[in-house]
Amino acid sequence: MAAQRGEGDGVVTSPEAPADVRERARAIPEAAVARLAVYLRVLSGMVEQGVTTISSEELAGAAGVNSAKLRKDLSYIGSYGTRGVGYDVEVLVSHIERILGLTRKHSVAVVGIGNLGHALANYGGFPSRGFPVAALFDIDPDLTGVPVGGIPVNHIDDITSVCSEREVSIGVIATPPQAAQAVCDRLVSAGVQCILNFAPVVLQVPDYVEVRKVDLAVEMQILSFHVARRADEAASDVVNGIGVDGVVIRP
Amino acid sequence: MAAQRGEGDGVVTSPEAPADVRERARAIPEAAVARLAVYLRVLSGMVEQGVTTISSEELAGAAGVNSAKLRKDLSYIGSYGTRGVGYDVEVLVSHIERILGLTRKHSVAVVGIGNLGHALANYGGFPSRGFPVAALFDIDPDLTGVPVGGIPVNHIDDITSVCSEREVSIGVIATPPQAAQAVCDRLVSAGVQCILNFAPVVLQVPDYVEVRKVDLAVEMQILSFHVARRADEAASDVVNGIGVDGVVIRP
DNA sequence: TACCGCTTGTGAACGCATGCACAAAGTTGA
DNA sequence: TCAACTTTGTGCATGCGTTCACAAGCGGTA
Repeated sequence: MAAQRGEGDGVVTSPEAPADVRERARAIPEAAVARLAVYLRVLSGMVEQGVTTISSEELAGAAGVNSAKLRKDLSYIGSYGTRGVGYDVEVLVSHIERILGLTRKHSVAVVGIGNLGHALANYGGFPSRGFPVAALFDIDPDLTGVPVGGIPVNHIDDITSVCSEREVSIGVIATPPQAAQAVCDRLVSAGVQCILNFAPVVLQVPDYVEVRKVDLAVEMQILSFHVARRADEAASDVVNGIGVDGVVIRP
Repeated sequence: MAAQRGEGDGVVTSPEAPADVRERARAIPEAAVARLAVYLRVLSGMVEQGVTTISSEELAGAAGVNSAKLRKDLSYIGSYGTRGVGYDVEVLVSHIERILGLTRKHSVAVVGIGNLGHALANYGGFPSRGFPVAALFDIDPDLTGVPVGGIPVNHIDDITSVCSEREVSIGVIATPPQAAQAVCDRLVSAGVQCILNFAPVVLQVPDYVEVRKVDLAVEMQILSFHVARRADEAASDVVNGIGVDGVVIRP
């Protein structure tokens, strides 16, 4: 069993190193993959605005990163820029889409049709970006057959058959924490290899399954930490003779 | 203007280094802070189960991390373990809560009462963990006054007065992307210094504001990348004489 | 064609986070 | 009291990611 990949982890590089497609893909750091997705969104906006060419400086600004980092990220997927000019927006879009595997549709199953599950099922951002919601599951028999966001809810017991039949490649867990591990196990045995987990639980999965987690409580607590740190700073700054607005009180 | 802190970024260390509380707090890597929140949740579960003492090995297992990393993370907040025994669960809980600033309540305002906003307003996990939802905002006048999750929705134009009056310390943006930057600007001018952004936009904020982003599209695309990588691997493995299940076909 | 200015792509250095391995320290049992 | 065992806390090495800085390359211009 392997714990899921958390934030900031790098891609695990294999010991052997054959120079082929696999290595090209493996060589991209996880952090860079996340940023590529951001670049892609910015670039899509550019296309709509009719922009045909963009420099690393501009794109970096719009994506909120350093331009050197941007260029390095793009270099992981090959050299598609023109020196002295910049990048062709459409070319870049198609290359990033290819690398991120967006040339293929990835069917999504949402498990747990509570508040969050409802929101996810109705979320228009998924289908429009190549992630059609293909199935919904809940343990409540009263929900079975009820359409949510246009898709009828299935009972969780049918997860294996429905998932393999509809070729679900990504499972989204939006259940209460107690149920999450069991749901995860079922998804895995249904052949789902990628899981997005909203439940505040550390899922145990086999090595070959990729888990990403979105943990609202953790996010809030990180922000809370920064609030506290800021309060500490302000307090010690005042003690040290610096006012709360950064003005030195006793120089 | 500073771009928001993305995943995996470290804490920015200040040039000067006075040995006081501030440095203690600053010295904790961002990644460690995120893990502390996870440890805290696991420990809370332990408390409910009546566990009084836990070793780094056990806690690390439950949190899905390496035990050395766990001990290092805990060492950032001080040495509260007993060699040969482990950690006192309750002591650890209270110390982590103190470091994360959870001894104080942090009022939350949710802006954008669509599907996601509804889900967030009704999400029980917030209040129970010290993050009471103190205000809801939307631009739709028809929603104004309508209670969602027990709290009446305010019009977005009242954001400044309501936020300062109710001492909101964390703003949650759950609006469509087009509105996000404007909402963010209003939150900032209302004095909110921590923002959790669900809109798929890179927010521009002053340096002193802390932004965390939760981007479902990016998460999905990262998973998509792994699906694609896996497909590539399988393909090249078959070419290289390794079957899809890892069995060597032509040794 | 030759030059000039601009932008990419990348080698190299730096810094942070991770994981190992062990000394220090505390507990248990005789 | 002492020895054996357990577990923490941490110095150190390793590896990854970020950033700098600059050579290479391309388009425009005379």
